[in-house]
Amino acid sequence: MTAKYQEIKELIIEQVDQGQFSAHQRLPSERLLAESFGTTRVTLREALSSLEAEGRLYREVRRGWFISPLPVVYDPNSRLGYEKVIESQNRSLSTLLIKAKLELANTKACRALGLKAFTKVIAIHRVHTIDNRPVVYAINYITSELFPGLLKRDLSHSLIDLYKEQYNIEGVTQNYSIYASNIDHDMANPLHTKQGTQALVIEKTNFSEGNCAFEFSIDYWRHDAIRIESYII
Amino acid sequence: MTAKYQEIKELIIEQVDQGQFSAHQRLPSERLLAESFGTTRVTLREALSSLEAEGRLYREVRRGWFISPLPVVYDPNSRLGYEKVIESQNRSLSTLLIKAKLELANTKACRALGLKAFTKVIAIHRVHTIDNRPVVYAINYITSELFPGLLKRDLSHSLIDLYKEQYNIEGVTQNYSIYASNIDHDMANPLHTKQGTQALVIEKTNFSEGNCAFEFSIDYWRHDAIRIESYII
DNA sequence: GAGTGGTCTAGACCACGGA
DNA sequence: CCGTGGTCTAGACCACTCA
Repeated sequence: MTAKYQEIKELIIEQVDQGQFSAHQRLPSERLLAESFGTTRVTLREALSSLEAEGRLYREVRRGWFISPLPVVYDPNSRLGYEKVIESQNRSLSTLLIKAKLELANTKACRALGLKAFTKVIAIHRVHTIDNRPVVYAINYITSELFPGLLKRDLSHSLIDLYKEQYNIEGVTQNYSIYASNIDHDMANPLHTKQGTQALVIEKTNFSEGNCAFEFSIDYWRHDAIRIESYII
Repeated sequence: MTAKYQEIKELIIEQVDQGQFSAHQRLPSERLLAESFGTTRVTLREALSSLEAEGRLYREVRRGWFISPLPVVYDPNSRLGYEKVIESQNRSLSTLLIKAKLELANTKACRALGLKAFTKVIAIHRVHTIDNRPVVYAINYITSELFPGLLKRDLSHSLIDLYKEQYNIEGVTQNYSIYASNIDHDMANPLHTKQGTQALVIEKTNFSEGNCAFEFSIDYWRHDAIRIESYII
């Protein structure tokens, strides 16, 4: 723990814990911080990156470093969509549609949905923003036959509600997979981050009654924004 | 994607995918790589760190950079211990006992186990090594009254088996929590890594029949070594 | 003891954000 | 337009690993 960047980390943590900074607040510029810690930007950034990896700080690309708020708690075993989960934790949510179109299912989607190669599926790309910070890049692959006209509907709200209310289809079981990965080029901009930022990925397959897979989703979360918790009964 | 370190990443990925390197194999030294890519160590390390964050490479502290093997797949909803899960995936496992003693339960353990403050619990720290690579630092907190003499037993094998065979106690339900964090000072050495390395943390509470919490565990996984998958029926 | 990775310095230029 | 973060250079010293 004698490394300089470790000492800087502790100093920053101390200041945050003392309440000098509050969630979502921007830190002083790198040059200022480096000077005040008596070091160079390279070493300062080593400390900041490490705090980012710990989920204590996050960065908005080219905008600066910010204090991470508490993560949203999510239970993959629950049948609730993010909308209800996030609202129940008194956080604000807005959803931005990136793109939605019919396309050839990729390997993963084919396998999850039990489709033959070259089958077309509805692909919806969206970004969810919590408390004014974009934190999830969500991709939904949906079997097209069951959902005629889906692409013409308002896709900026809960898809689960849409399936249920407009198509009378409700997920009754699901599989999921969780792993650590990172943000790729296409997702970086809408998440205000840069390629390579740590992400927690949640993949889910939704089955309707009759054990028919109708939706496969991949959600890329900024890793400090979510915590998985499940209470099995 | 014009950044130099991004190009280097792609070159390395290419070589790995072409089979130039196999799992657990060590890359050439940083100085050699930097020279062969026509750059400095700083930029080269930027590329390597990014590949580490993606789970494609891992490092052994002061020993070098290695190719990540496929992750172990783990289902937190299953009642199996790591031992059986890992063996079923044809990976070798060995367990090293770091320390085991009776100690005051910390806040987390108290809450999970429903204990009053200042209650003593059995705390067991172990490191699990998969295919000769240490990848999990596991801490188990166990209520002491139910397990007399536990500290004198062989703690280098499955605790679940021990509970069942020696104390006739079997977990029937559990809660769990999963989040991204990183490796702290004390865990760094036994994991052959350095403080700050990304980790995926799995916390679990085990309940016996009668809904009595008897074990709380926190497992710090090197993030590239595990993938959570669950199939709910 | 040679070579390694871990850390650090003191600069530099660029593209983008925000006023 | 100025200041920012993103990237990069060309060195350096140290503690450790391994032959």
